[in-house]
Amino acid sequence: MFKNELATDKAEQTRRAIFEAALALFREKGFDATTMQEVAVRAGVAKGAAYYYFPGKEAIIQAYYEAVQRSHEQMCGAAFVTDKSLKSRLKVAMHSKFDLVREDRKLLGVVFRYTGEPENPLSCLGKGTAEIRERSVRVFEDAVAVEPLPKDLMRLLPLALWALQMGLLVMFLYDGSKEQQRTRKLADGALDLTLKLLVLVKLPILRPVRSKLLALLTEAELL
Amino acid sequence: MFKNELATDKAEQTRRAIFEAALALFREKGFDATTMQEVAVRAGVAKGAAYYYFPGKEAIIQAYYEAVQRSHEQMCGAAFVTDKSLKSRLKVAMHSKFDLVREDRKLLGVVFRYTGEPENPLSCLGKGTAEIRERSVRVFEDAVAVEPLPKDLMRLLPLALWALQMGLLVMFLYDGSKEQQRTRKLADGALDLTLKLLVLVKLPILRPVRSKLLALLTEAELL
DNA sequence: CTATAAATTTGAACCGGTTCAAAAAAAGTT
DNA sequence: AACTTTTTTTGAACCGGTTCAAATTTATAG
Repeated sequence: MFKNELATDKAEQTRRAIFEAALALFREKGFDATTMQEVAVRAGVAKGAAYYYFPGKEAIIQAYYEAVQRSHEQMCGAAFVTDKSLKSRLKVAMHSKFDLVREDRKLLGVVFRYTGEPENPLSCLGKGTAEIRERSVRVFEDAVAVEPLPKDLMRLLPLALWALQMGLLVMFLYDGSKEQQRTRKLADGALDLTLKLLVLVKLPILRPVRSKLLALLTEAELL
Repeated sequence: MFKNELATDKAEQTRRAIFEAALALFREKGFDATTMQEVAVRAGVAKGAAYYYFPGKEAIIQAYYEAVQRSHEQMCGAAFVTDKSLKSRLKVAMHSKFDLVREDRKLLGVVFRYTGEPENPLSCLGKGTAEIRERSVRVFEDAVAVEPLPKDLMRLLPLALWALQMGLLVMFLYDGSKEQQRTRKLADGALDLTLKLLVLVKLPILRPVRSKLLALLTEAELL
């Protein structure tokens, strides 16, 4: 993804200039309405230069999302040091991501553009994004780590929470309510419900359902 | 979406030629690798002609998906006449859609391309696709109609099943197992589990969870 | 059968993402 | 410093989706 290796100061500066120019323009006019020409001009480089640093226009969005993820990890990491309540940690994990992308709903949708195309390196579910996806899941692993749980649930829960977050992020993009209150409330409600289920799931009546579910997901290689 | 109105025989024939040429090429070489030029040539028309019938390249995929949906409705409609078992009806609804798109996994992914972009008329969650989405949900409404259920569940269940189908369709695209057995089994398992939950959900212990969930989704305007 | 209007078809031109060979700049070598 | 190699930058050219004004065909009216 990155041209991380062997980047001199100057090169890194150019990369930054292109990245920031692109981001600013994407925010102003939207992704599709922004041309690479404009990006280059604002960054003060030639049109082709951007392609030395990014494999394509969408790759800039990918880089943006990686930056968001990095911030998310830092925010959650910091919060988790002091906050030891499971519920509160989960809410921090969800809402801090919303906070980070709040102003960028126009951009963020592009992250999902190749969801249905497994071969595309930018597919948010594909091989090309495996690393960042693992990091996203890890945030929830860390969040849940305060709670003693059976091993199978320890594995299922973070993944389920990550999936919930992905779904809520899509809803966030569509949410026309003021400051996306609708999605925020749904997130809170979904987390409360999850915690309730976490208690219920220990009940004997639900024993077969639980083990069935786990077997199912394991067989489907989703776990 | 369609140029349904005022299509003469000949025009309809041209439209068909373009549609079929495009589909064949998409299947052979994939969506992105197929150029509109090639489509036009195979259809025996000028490049620009396609744009008289379809607003753009992706719109052809949209038309394809509408055809799939039409077939799906017919297949399910026919099956539901005789089949009155809820479980069996749900499996028909799921698997028949898989059957319909089995050979078209390369194309189908494009349907999801604008999932994250609410304004895009091709977004599979947006305004522009509301009608076809309603029809997709209606299939599950019909499937479930044999089961006497409280009104709130009658509303929730078909939507949940539609969402499940969307999720499974994405998985279907990624599924490298032979004939997508993995996804097929997960679908069966998920449906079995759903039916189990449908029984459990009447239990008093789950009363608060159930009403909480319904309230939540209603408030989020998802129901 | 004209004449007129509407629908269909064409192909050239536009636009913007992407490629690439060559130039320029920077780093490394002797 | 002079030369070589590598990194960075450039800009022209390519490619393919899309637009559109003009041409052609078809339908409708008189």
